[in-house]
Amino acid sequence: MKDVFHNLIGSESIFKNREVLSHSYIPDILPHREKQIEELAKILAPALKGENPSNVFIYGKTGTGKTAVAKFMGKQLVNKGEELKIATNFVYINCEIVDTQYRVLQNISNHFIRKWEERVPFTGWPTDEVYSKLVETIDRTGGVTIIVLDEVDKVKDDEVLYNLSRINYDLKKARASIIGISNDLKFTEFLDPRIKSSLGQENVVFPPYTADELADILIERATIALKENSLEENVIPLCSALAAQEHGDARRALDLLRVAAEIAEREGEKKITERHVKIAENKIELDRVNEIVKTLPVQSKIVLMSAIIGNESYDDLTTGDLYEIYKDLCKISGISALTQRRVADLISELDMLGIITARVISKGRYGRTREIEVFSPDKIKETIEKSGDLPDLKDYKPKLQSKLL
DNA sequence: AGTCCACAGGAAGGGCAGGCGA
DNA sequence: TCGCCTGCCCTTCCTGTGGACT
Repeated sequence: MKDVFHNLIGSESIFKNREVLSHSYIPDILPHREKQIEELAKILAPALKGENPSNVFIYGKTGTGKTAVAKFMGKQLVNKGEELKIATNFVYINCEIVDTQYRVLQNISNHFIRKWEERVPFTGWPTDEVYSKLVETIDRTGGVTIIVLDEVDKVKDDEVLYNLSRINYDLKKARASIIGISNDLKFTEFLDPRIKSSLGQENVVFPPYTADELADILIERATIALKENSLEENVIPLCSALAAQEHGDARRALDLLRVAAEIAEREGEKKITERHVKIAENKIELDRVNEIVKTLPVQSKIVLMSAIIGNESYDDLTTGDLYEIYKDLCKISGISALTQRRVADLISELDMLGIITARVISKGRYGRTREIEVFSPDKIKETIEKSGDLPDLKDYKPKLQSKLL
Protein backbone atom coordinates (compact mmCIF):
# COMPACT_ATOMS: atom_id res chain seq x y z
CA MET A 1 0.00 0.00 0.00
CA LYS A 2 1.15 3.52 -0.83
CA ASP A 3 2.67 5.40 2.09
CA VAL A 4 0.18 8.28 2.33
CA PHE A 5 2.06 10.17 5.04
CA HIS A 6 5.45 9.99 3.37
CA ASN A 7 5.29 13.31 1.54
CA LEU A 8 3.77 15.11 4.50
CA ILE A 9 6.28 14.06 7.12
CA GLY A 10 9.20 13.87 4.75
CA SER A 11 9.01 17.51 3.66
CA GLU A 12 10.93 19.97 5.74
CA SER A 13 8.83 22.11 8.09
CA ILE A 14 8.72 25.89 7.99
CA PHE A 15 7.98 25.92 11.70
CA LYS A 16 10.50 25.90 14.48
CA ASN A 17 7.79 26.12 17.13
CA ARG A 18 4.23 26.09 15.85
CA GLU A 19 2.76 26.69 19.32
CA VAL A 20 4.16 30.25 19.41
CA LEU A 21 1.63 31.41 16.82
CA SER A 22 -1.38 29.98 18.65
CA HIS A 23 -3.80 32.03 20.77
CA SER A 24 -2.92 30.26 23.97
CA TYR A 25 0.80 31.07 23.85
CA ILE A 26 1.90 33.72 26.35
CA PRO A 27 5.16 35.34 25.19
CA ASP A 28 7.85 36.65 27.51
CA ILE A 29 7.77 40.02 25.81
CA LEU A 30 4.58 41.88 24.99
CA PRO A 31 5.53 44.69 22.62
CA HIS A 32 3.58 47.97 22.85
CA ARG A 33 1.83 47.02 26.06
CA GLU A 34 4.52 48.37 28.38
CA LYS A 35 2.29 51.20 29.58
CA GLN A 36 -0.60 48.89 30.47
CA ILE A 37 1.74 46.42 32.19
CA GLU A 38 3.24 49.22 34.25
CA GLU A 39 -0.22 50.51 35.21
CA LEU A 40 -1.32 47.04 36.30
CA ALA A 41 1.90 46.47 38.20
CA LYS A 42 1.35 49.70 40.15
CA ILE A 43 -2.18 48.63 40.98
CA LEU A 44 -1.25 45.09 42.06
CA ALA A 45 2.03 45.88 43.83
CA PRO A 46 0.44 46.85 47.18
CA ALA A 47 -0.74 43.25 47.48
CA LEU A 48 2.87 42.12 47.83
CA LYS A 49 3.26 44.49 50.79
CA GLY A 50 0.26 43.00 52.53
CA GLU A 51 -2.10 45.83 51.65
CA ASN A 52 -5.50 45.57 49.97
CA PRO A 53 -4.99 45.78 46.22
CA SER A 54 -7.59 47.55 44.11
CA ASN A 55 -9.83 45.66 41.74
CA VAL A 56 -9.21 46.41 38.11
CA PHE A 57 -11.38 46.55 35.08
CA ILE A 58 -9.59 46.02 31.78
CA TYR A 59 -11.30 46.78 28.54
CA GLY A 60 -10.37 46.82 24.89
CA LYS A 61 -11.46 45.15 21.68
CA THR A 62 -10.60 41.55 20.77
CA GLY A 63 -6.96 40.89 20.05
CA THR A 64 -5.64 43.92 21.91
CA GLY A 65 -3.64 41.79 24.32
CA LYS A 66 -5.90 41.95 27.38
CA THR A 67 -5.82 38.26 28.19
CA ALA A 68 -2.13 37.92 27.33
CA VAL A 69 -1.21 40.82 29.60
CA ALA A 70 -3.41 39.54 32.45
CA LYS A 71 -1.84 36.08 32.25
CA PHE A 72 1.60 37.64 31.95
CA MET A 73 0.95 39.66 35.12
CA GLY A 74 -0.13 36.49 36.87
CA LYS A 75 3.09 34.75 35.92
CA GLN A 76 5.17 37.73 37.01
CA LEU A 77 3.35 38.03 40.30
CA VAL A 78 3.80 34.35 41.13
CA ASN A 79 7.53 34.63 40.35
CA LYS A 80 7.87 37.73 42.50
CA GLY A 81 5.97 36.01 45.30
CA GLU A 82 8.39 33.09 45.23
CA GLU A 83 11.29 35.52 45.39
CA LEU A 84 9.79 37.39 48.37
CA LYS A 85 8.55 34.14 49.94
CA ILE A 86 4.95 35.36 49.89
CA ALA A 87 2.25 32.94 48.81
CA THR A 88 0.87 34.20 45.50
CA ASN A 89 -1.92 32.63 43.52
CA PHE A 90 -3.30 33.32 40.13
CA VAL A 91 -6.69 32.04 39.02
CA TYR A 92 -7.93 32.52 35.51
CA ILE A 93 -11.60 32.00 34.70
CA ASN A 94 -13.10 32.41 31.25
CA CYS A 95 -16.65 33.53 31.91
CA GLU A 96 -17.78 32.59 28.45
CA ILE A 97 -17.41 28.96 29.52
CA VAL A 98 -18.00 29.36 33.25
CA ASP A 99 -20.92 31.74 33.31
CA THR A 100 -23.07 31.21 36.40
CA GLN A 101 -22.45 32.46 39.92
CA TYR A 102 -22.24 28.91 41.25
CA ARG A 103 -19.79 27.68 38.62
CA VAL A 104 -17.51 30.71 38.93
CA LEU A 105 -17.27 30.29 42.71
CA GLN A 106 -16.93 26.51 42.34
CA ASN A 107 -14.07 26.83 39.85
CA ILE A 108 -12.11 29.27 41.99
CA SER A 109 -12.66 27.20 45.13
CA ASN A 110 -11.49 24.01 43.46
CA HIS A 111 -8.34 25.76 42.31
CA PHE A 112 -7.26 26.02 45.96
CA ILE A 113 -8.58 22.76 47.30
CA ARG A 114 -5.93 20.27 48.36
CA LYS A 115 -5.75 16.85 46.73
CA TRP A 116 -7.17 14.94 49.66
CA GLU A 117 -9.97 17.41 50.29
CA GLU A 118 -13.53 17.11 49.02
CA ARG A 119 -13.98 19.19 45.85
CA VAL A 120 -16.98 21.44 45.44
CA PRO A 121 -19.38 19.43 43.24
CA PHE A 122 -20.81 20.69 39.92
CA THR A 123 -24.14 21.24 41.57
CA GLY A 124 -25.84 20.63 44.86
CA TRP A 125 -24.37 23.06 47.35
CA PRO A 126 -26.15 26.28 48.28
CA THR A 127 -24.33 29.15 46.57
CA ASP A 128 -23.49 30.92 49.83
CA GLU A 129 -21.81 27.78 51.10
CA VAL A 130 -19.59 27.67 48.00
CA TYR A 131 -18.70 31.30 48.67
CA SER A 132 -17.84 30.53 52.31
CA LYS A 133 -15.69 27.62 51.16
CA LEU A 134 -13.96 29.92 48.71
CA VAL A 135 -13.20 32.53 51.38
CA GLU A 136 -11.96 29.80 53.71
CA THR A 137 -9.63 28.25 51.12
CA ILE A 138 -8.18 31.59 49.99
CA ASP A 139 -7.60 32.60 53.61
CA ARG A 140 -5.94 29.28 54.38
CA THR A 141 -3.62 29.67 51.39
CA GLY A 142 -2.78 33.19 52.56
CA GLY A 143 -0.76 35.77 50.67
CA VAL A 144 -2.06 37.35 47.49
CA THR A 145 -4.59 35.97 45.07
CA ILE A 146 -5.33 37.45 41.68
CA ILE A 147 -8.59 36.32 40.18
CA VAL A 148 -8.98 37.09 36.50
CA LEU A 149 -12.51 37.00 35.12
CA ASP A 150 -12.08 37.06 31.37
CA GLU A 151 -15.09 38.02 29.25
CA VAL A 152 -16.74 39.15 32.47
CA ASP A 153 -19.72 40.56 30.54
CA LYS A 154 -20.78 36.96 29.78
CA VAL A 155 -21.52 36.20 33.44
CA LYS A 156 -25.24 35.60 33.77
CA ASP A 157 -25.59 36.73 37.36
CA ASP A 158 -24.15 40.09 38.49
CA GLU A 159 -24.31 38.97 42.12
CA VAL A 160 -21.09 36.97 41.75
CA LEU A 161 -19.27 40.11 40.61
CA TYR A 162 -20.54 41.98 43.64
CA ASN A 163 -19.48 39.21 46.02
CA LEU A 164 -16.05 38.75 44.50
CA SER A 165 -15.29 42.43 44.21
CA ARG A 166 -15.85 42.76 47.96
CA ILE A 167 -14.13 39.54 48.97
CA ASN A 168 -11.38 41.41 50.85
CA TYR A 169 -13.95 42.38 53.50
CA ASP A 170 -14.50 38.69 54.26
CA LEU A 171 -10.86 37.61 54.08
CA LYS A 172 -9.03 37.65 57.39
CA LYS A 173 -5.39 37.10 56.43
CA ALA A 174 -5.16 36.78 52.66
CA ARG A 175 -5.58 39.50 50.04
CA ALA A 176 -7.34 39.19 46.73
CA SER A 177 -7.75 41.32 43.69
CA ILE A 178 -10.25 40.88 40.90
CA ILE A 179 -9.31 41.68 37.35
CA GLY A 180 -12.37 41.89 35.13
CA ILE A 181 -11.76 41.77 31.40
CA SER A 182 -14.28 42.74 28.77
CA ASN A 183 -14.33 43.75 25.14
CA ASP A 184 -17.69 45.40 25.57
CA LEU A 185 -16.83 49.02 26.21
CA LYS A 186 -20.34 49.77 27.37
CA PHE A 187 -20.47 46.84 29.79
CA THR A 188 -19.98 48.89 32.96
CA GLU A 189 -22.73 51.34 31.96
CA PHE A 190 -25.37 48.70 32.61
CA LEU A 191 -23.80 47.34 35.78
CA ASP A 192 -25.32 47.76 39.19
CA PRO A 193 -23.65 50.91 40.63
CA ARG A 194 -22.47 48.89 43.68
CA ILE A 195 -20.55 46.51 41.43
CA LYS A 196 -19.36 49.28 39.17
CA SER A 197 -17.73 51.14 42.04
CA SER A 198 -16.08 48.13 43.66
CA LEU A 199 -15.04 46.23 40.54
CA GLY A 200 -13.96 49.24 38.57
CA GLN A 201 -11.83 50.92 41.23
CA GLU A 202 -9.19 51.15 38.54
CA ASN A 203 -9.65 51.03 34.79
CA VAL A 204 -7.06 50.10 32.24
CA VAL A 205 -7.82 50.62 28.58
CA PHE A 206 -6.19 48.58 25.83
CA PRO A 207 -6.27 50.56 22.59
CA PRO A 208 -6.19 48.72 19.24
CA TYR A 209 -2.74 48.06 17.78
CA THR A 210 -1.63 50.08 14.78
CA ALA A 211 -0.32 48.30 11.69
CA ASP A 212 3.26 49.10 12.72
CA GLU A 213 2.73 47.76 16.21
CA LEU A 214 1.18 44.58 14.82
CA ALA A 215 4.22 44.18 12.57
CA ASP A 216 6.50 44.36 15.62
CA ILE A 217 4.44 41.69 17.37
CA LEU A 218 4.55 39.45 14.32
CA ILE A 219 8.31 39.86 13.90
CA GLU A 220 8.80 38.99 17.58
CA ARG A 221 6.73 35.82 17.28
CA ALA A 222 7.93 34.82 13.82
CA THR A 223 11.53 34.84 15.02
CA ILE A 224 10.67 32.14 17.57
CA ALA A 225 8.03 30.29 15.60
CA LEU A 226 9.49 30.08 12.11
CA LYS A 227 12.77 28.96 10.66
CA GLU A 228 15.16 31.58 9.36
CA ASN A 229 14.57 32.91 5.84
CA SER A 230 11.12 31.38 5.65
CA LEU A 231 9.38 34.74 5.17
CA GLU A 232 9.19 36.80 2.03
CA GLU A 233 9.76 40.48 2.75
CA ASN A 234 6.15 41.66 2.29
CA VAL A 235 4.43 38.96 4.30
CA ILE A 236 4.51 40.58 7.74
CA PRO A 237 3.50 44.07 6.52
CA LEU A 238 0.59 42.48 4.66
CA CYS A 239 -0.59 40.42 7.65
CA SER A 240 -0.42 43.43 9.93
CA ALA A 241 -2.13 45.75 7.44
CA LEU A 242 -5.00 43.27 6.97
CA ALA A 243 -5.41 42.85 10.73
CA ALA A 244 -5.17 46.61 11.34
CA GLN A 245 -8.04 47.14 8.90
CA GLU A 246 -10.17 44.93 11.10
CA HIS A 247 -9.55 46.95 14.31
CA GLY A 248 -5.94 46.32 15.24
CA ASP A 249 -6.60 42.71 16.15
CA ALA A 250 -3.34 40.89 16.99
CA ARG A 251 -5.13 37.56 17.15
CA ARG A 252 -6.16 37.97 13.54
CA ALA A 253 -2.65 38.97 12.50
CA LEU A 254 -1.23 35.84 14.16
CA ASP A 255 -3.93 33.66 12.60
CA LEU A 256 -3.09 35.03 9.17
CA LEU A 257 0.60 34.31 9.61
CA ARG A 258 0.02 30.85 11.05
CA VAL A 259 -2.46 29.76 8.39
CA ALA A 260 -0.27 31.23 5.62
CA ALA A 261 2.67 29.26 7.00
CA GLU A 262 0.60 26.08 7.12
CA ILE A 263 -0.52 26.57 3.52
CA ALA A 264 3.05 27.19 2.37
CA GLU A 265 4.21 24.10 4.24
CA ARG A 266 1.48 21.96 2.71
CA GLU A 267 2.49 23.19 -0.72
CA GLY A 268 6.01 22.05 0.10
CA GLU A 269 7.46 25.54 -0.21
CA LYS A 270 10.30 26.87 1.89
CA LYS A 271 9.10 30.48 1.94
CA ILE A 272 5.80 32.07 2.89
CA THR A 273 4.70 34.53 0.21
CA GLU A 274 2.03 37.23 -0.16
CA ARG A 275 -0.03 34.73 -2.15
CA HIS A 276 -0.14 32.40 0.86
CA VAL A 277 -1.37 35.25 3.07
CA LYS A 278 -4.16 36.04 0.61
CA ILE A 279 -5.23 32.39 0.52
CA ALA A 280 -5.07 32.34 4.32
CA GLU A 281 -7.30 35.41 4.53
CA ASN A 282 -9.98 33.72 2.41
CA LYS A 283 -9.67 30.47 4.28
CA ILE A 284 -10.04 32.09 7.71
CA GLU A 285 -13.09 34.06 6.61
CA LEU A 286 -14.68 30.99 5.04
CA ASP A 287 -13.96 28.83 8.08
CA ARG A 288 -15.55 31.46 10.28
CA VAL A 289 -18.68 31.66 8.14
CA ASN A 290 -18.91 27.87 7.82
CA GLU A 291 -18.58 27.46 11.56
CA ILE A 292 -21.40 29.93 12.15
CA VAL A 293 -23.64 28.41 9.47
CA LYS A 294 -23.15 24.89 10.81
CA THR A 295 -24.38 25.87 14.26
CA LEU A 296 -27.38 27.92 13.12
CA PRO A 297 -30.83 26.71 14.15
CA VAL A 298 -32.94 25.15 11.37
CA GLN A 299 -35.19 28.20 10.98
CA SER A 300 -32.20 30.47 10.43
CA LYS A 301 -30.79 28.00 7.92
CA ILE A 302 -34.06 28.13 5.96
CA VAL A 303 -34.01 31.93 6.06
CA LEU A 304 -30.42 31.91 4.85
CA MET A 305 -31.22 29.42 2.10
CA SER A 306 -34.19 31.60 1.07
CA ALA A 307 -31.83 34.55 0.84
CA ILE A 308 -29.41 32.59 -1.36
CA ILE A 309 -32.19 31.36 -3.69
CA GLY A 310 -33.67 34.87 -3.67
CA ASN A 311 -30.35 36.39 -4.66
CA GLU A 312 -30.19 34.02 -7.63
CA SER A 313 -33.67 35.02 -8.81
CA TYR A 314 -34.02 38.70 -7.92
CA ASP A 315 -31.72 41.61 -8.69
CA ASP A 316 -32.61 43.27 -5.41
CA LEU A 317 -33.96 40.83 -2.89
CA THR A 318 -36.36 42.42 -0.38
CA THR A 319 -37.74 41.12 2.91
CA GLY A 320 -41.14 40.44 1.32
CA ASP A 321 -39.69 38.41 -1.56
CA LEU A 322 -37.49 36.47 0.84
CA TYR A 323 -40.47 35.69 3.05
CA GLU A 324 -42.43 34.21 0.14
CA ILE A 325 -39.52 31.91 -0.72
CA TYR A 326 -39.10 31.12 2.96
CA LYS A 327 -42.74 29.98 3.22
CA ASP A 328 -42.25 27.71 0.19
CA LEU A 329 -39.12 26.17 1.68
CA CYS A 330 -40.89 25.56 4.99
CA LYS A 331 -43.69 23.77 3.13
CA ILE A 332 -41.22 21.59 1.21
CA SER A 333 -39.28 20.84 4.39
CA GLY A 334 -42.42 20.11 6.39
CA ILE A 335 -41.52 22.73 8.96
CA SER A 336 -44.06 25.24 10.24
CA ALA A 337 -43.30 28.77 9.03
CA LEU A 338 -42.65 31.63 11.41
CA THR A 339 -44.32 35.02 11.02
CA GLN A 340 -42.76 37.71 8.90
CA ARG A 341 -42.01 39.71 12.04
CA ARG A 342 -39.89 36.91 13.43
CA VAL A 343 -38.20 36.24 10.09
CA ALA A 344 -37.27 39.95 9.98
CA ASP A 345 -35.50 39.46 13.30
CA LEU A 346 -33.70 36.36 12.01
CA ILE A 347 -32.55 38.41 9.02
CA SER A 348 -31.18 41.03 11.41
CA GLU A 349 -29.36 38.33 13.38
CA LEU A 350 -27.73 36.94 10.21
CA ASP A 351 -26.75 40.50 9.33
CA MET A 352 -25.12 40.95 12.73
CA LEU A 353 -23.21 37.70 12.30
CA GLY A 354 -21.80 39.12 9.08
CA ILE A 355 -23.15 36.32 6.86
CA ILE A 356 -25.51 38.59 4.96
CA THR A 357 -25.98 42.33 4.55
CA ALA A 358 -29.45 43.74 5.06
CA ARG A 359 -29.63 47.40 4.14
CA VAL A 360 -32.79 49.42 4.86
CA ILE A 361 -33.86 51.21 1.70
CA SER A 362 -36.92 53.14 0.65
CA LYS A 363 -38.55 52.56 -2.71
CA GLY A 364 -40.81 55.55 -2.31
CA ARG A 365 -44.36 54.65 -3.25
CA TYR A 366 -43.35 51.00 -3.24
CA GLY A 367 -42.55 51.07 0.42
CA ARG A 368 -39.67 50.74 2.80
CA THR A 369 -37.86 47.42 3.01
CA ARG A 370 -34.47 45.84 3.37
CA GLU A 371 -32.24 44.78 0.53
CA ILE A 372 -30.61 41.47 1.33
CA GLU A 373 -27.38 40.09 -0.05
CA VAL A 374 -25.49 36.93 0.93
CA PHE A 375 -21.70 36.72 1.12
CA SER A 376 -20.06 33.67 -0.59
CA PRO A 377 -23.45 32.02 -1.28
CA ASP A 378 -22.02 28.92 -2.98
CA LYS A 379 -19.97 27.85 0.01
CA ILE A 380 -22.79 28.58 2.44
CA LYS A 381 -25.22 26.62 0.29
CA GLU A 382 -22.82 23.70 0.32
CA THR A 383 -22.51 23.88 4.12
CA ILE A 384 -26.28 23.97 4.60
CA GLU A 385 -26.78 21.08 2.18
CA LYS A 386 -24.16 19.04 3.99
CA SER A 387 -25.87 19.66 7.33
CA GLY A 388 -28.83 17.60 6.07
CA ASP A 389 -31.37 19.83 7.85
CA LEU A 390 -33.09 20.76 4.59
CA PRO A 391 -34.39 18.52 1.79
CA ASP A 392 -33.00 18.63 -1.74
CA LEU A 393 -34.05 21.95 -3.30
CA LYS A 394 -32.53 21.51 -6.76
CA ASP A 395 -35.93 21.51 -8.48
CA TYR A 396 -37.29 24.46 -6.55
CA LYS A 397 -37.82 27.70 -8.47
CA PRO A 398 -39.43 30.66 -6.68
CA LYS A 399 -42.54 32.32 -8.10
CA LEU A 400 -41.32 35.86 -8.72
CA GLN A 401 -43.42 38.29 -6.69
CA SER A 402 -41.82 41.69 -6.80
CA LYS A 403 -43.92 44.36 -8.47
CA LEU A 404 -40.86 46.11 -9.77
CA LEU A 405 -39.61 43.18 -11.83
C1' DA B 1 -48.50 69.10 0.10
C1' DG B 2 -50.58 64.99 0.82
C1' DT B 3 -50.99 60.06 0.00
C1' DC B 4 -49.55 55.56 0.18
C1' DC B 5 -46.72 51.47 0.09
C1' DA B 6 -44.14 47.74 2.30
C1' DC B 7 -42.16 47.10 5.43
C1' DA B 8 -39.00 48.34 10.02
C1' DG B 9 -39.00 47.71 14.51
C1' DG B 10 -40.99 48.51 19.47
C1' DA B 11 -44.10 46.65 23.12
C1' DA B 12 -46.61 43.25 25.34
C1' DG B 13 -47.60 38.85 26.35
C1' DG B 14 -48.09 33.55 25.64
C1' DG B 15 -45.85 29.04 25.76
C1' DC B 16 -42.20 26.25 26.84
C1' DA B 17 -37.89 24.32 28.77
C1' DG B 18 -34.60 24.24 32.23
C1' DG B 19 -32.80 25.47 36.77
C1' DC B 20 -33.54 25.83 41.56
C1' DG B 21 -35.23 25.61 46.33
C1' DA B 22 -38.41 23.38 49.46
C1' DT C 1 -41.53 15.68 43.04
C1' DC C 2 -43.64 20.07 42.73
C1' DG C 3 -44.17 24.81 42.14
C1' DC C 4 -41.88 28.96 41.07
C1' DC C 5 -38.82 31.73 38.42
C1' DT C 6 -36.26 33.03 34.46
C1' DG C 7 -34.87 33.29 29.84
C1' DC C 8 -35.78 32.37 25.25
C1' DC C 9 -38.54 32.01 21.15
C1' DC C 10 -42.30 33.45 19.03
C1' DT C 11 -46.84 35.89 17.87
C1' DT C 12 -49.89 39.76 17.72
C1' DC C 13 -50.63 44.37 17.48
C1' DC C 14 -49.12 48.53 16.74
C1' DT C 15 -46.81 53.02 15.27
C1' DG C 16 -43.32 55.05 12.45
C1' DT C 17 -40.97 56.08 8.11
C1' DG C 18 -38.51 57.56 3.37
C1' DG C 19 -39.46 58.85 -0.79
C1' DA C 20 -42.05 58.01 -5.40
C1' DC C 21 -46.30 59.22 -7.03
C1' DT C 22 -50.48 62.25 -7.54
